[in-house]
Amino acid sequence: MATDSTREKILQAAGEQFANDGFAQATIRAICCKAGVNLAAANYYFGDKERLYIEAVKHARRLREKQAPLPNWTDSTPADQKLAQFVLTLLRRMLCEPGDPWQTRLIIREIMEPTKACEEMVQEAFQPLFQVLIDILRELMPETTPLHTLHHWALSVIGQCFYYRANEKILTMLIDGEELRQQFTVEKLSEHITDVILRGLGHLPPMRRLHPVASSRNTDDPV
Amino acid sequence: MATDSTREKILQAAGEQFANDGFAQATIRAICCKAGVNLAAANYYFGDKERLYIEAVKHARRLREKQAPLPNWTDSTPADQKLAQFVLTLLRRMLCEPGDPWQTRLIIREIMEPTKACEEMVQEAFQPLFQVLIDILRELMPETTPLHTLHHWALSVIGQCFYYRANEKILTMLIDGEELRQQFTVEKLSEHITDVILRGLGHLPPMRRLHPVASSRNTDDPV
DNA sequence: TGCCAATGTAAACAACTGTTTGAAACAATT
DNA sequence: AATTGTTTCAAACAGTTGTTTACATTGGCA
Repeated sequence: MATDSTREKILQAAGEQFANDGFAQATIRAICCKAGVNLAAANYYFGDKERLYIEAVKHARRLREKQAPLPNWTDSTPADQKLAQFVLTLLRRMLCEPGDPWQTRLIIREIMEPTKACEEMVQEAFQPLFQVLIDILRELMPETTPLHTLHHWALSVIGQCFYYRANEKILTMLIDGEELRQQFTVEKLSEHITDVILRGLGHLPPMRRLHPVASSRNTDDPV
Repeated sequence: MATDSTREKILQAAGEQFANDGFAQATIRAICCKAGVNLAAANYYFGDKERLYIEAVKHARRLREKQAPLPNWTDSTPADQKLAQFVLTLLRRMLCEPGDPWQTRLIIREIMEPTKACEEMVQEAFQPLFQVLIDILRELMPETTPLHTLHHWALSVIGQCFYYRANEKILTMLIDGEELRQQFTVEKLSEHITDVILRGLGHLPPMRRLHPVASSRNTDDPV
């Protein structure tokens, strides 16, 4: 349809604007101006600002999943390889490679400050993704591992991935710009995060030979 | 002074309101109403909305540091114990125990969407805290460890702590409420995070006996 | 061509916002 | 008691916002 053109233009502009300014501070005027359409067009196509926002979030999430999809694994794919690729994919989505940076920024905004758009996002995307991660970890841990321990480790994975994007601006204030560019690429970060988890689970040799044990913590049953 | 009373009331109300609604959506009218003072009082004491916001953020951060301080360590305190207490303190501050939940919510908002208030926060609080963590990790890792590797591990620590508060509402949608209450306490979370890091660094035995090595990743120099 | 529904436009509306104002109330000092 | 500086208050101001309206334009179809 010819209508798709302006609808799409609004959706794109709204995504960028909402991502940059948030729901409240992004104005329909600015969105329509950026989209190059009339002020009333947004309300004409989407009813009101809230529904426009919800559609923009959905749009961003679908783009993200399409642009950084999970690989197709076979039954024989080793679990540690699946973990590595899962982390890499998660980081790609977070850091928007490939893709426009506004997409993840909008999604993260919605994570931090959930609105009506959040519920759909969790059920359609996060819930299944979380389950995939749990299944991978189950392969890497003893069969008797309780569910909440799997959850703890899953959140350790996601937490580390999430952090680099969420605190982007803080990082640039804590760490030298040149180091950030060279050592905080998607590939290096995903390798580090995978290492932390696999080492912790005993699937890789520890970073250093086991300490002459200055350990003051009790080392009984880890679970 | 008698004036401190209304000033304090505004600061408290502003903190809660900004934490809940964000800078743009929180109105001076709502703040003054909650504080039980006249509308013009906020501008009288703080000049304008932005300066009020900055003061509220400062106020929240100072409260947080006072309510959940780092312990005093001696030269003989083992590094792994310092790490455990560091993580516990960070989580306490994140999850606002003890304290009003709005304090951290306001700080996290500022982290995610930095304004003028952020720079002061990073320099006064985050930068020194980050350095403490780096120093602890340096004790736990080989002397030759490059700086960027220390940074990676430091962010692994902070990232895991950060996640539980930042994605609070998402977690309640992914994990059963009863499990959250029982297994995601500050104590259990800090123990888990400390374990992940110490195991990864080889300061604790791995969770399971070293796998019959289905590992498909190359395991050469970790750094 | 002539009609009609769909789409685009400019202007106006009503509500809400941060901020200012000028006078009143208060407290302390002279 | 008079004066001074500070604090409180209700009202108004000026600007912005989401939304609506009434009117133009378009484009396909009989």
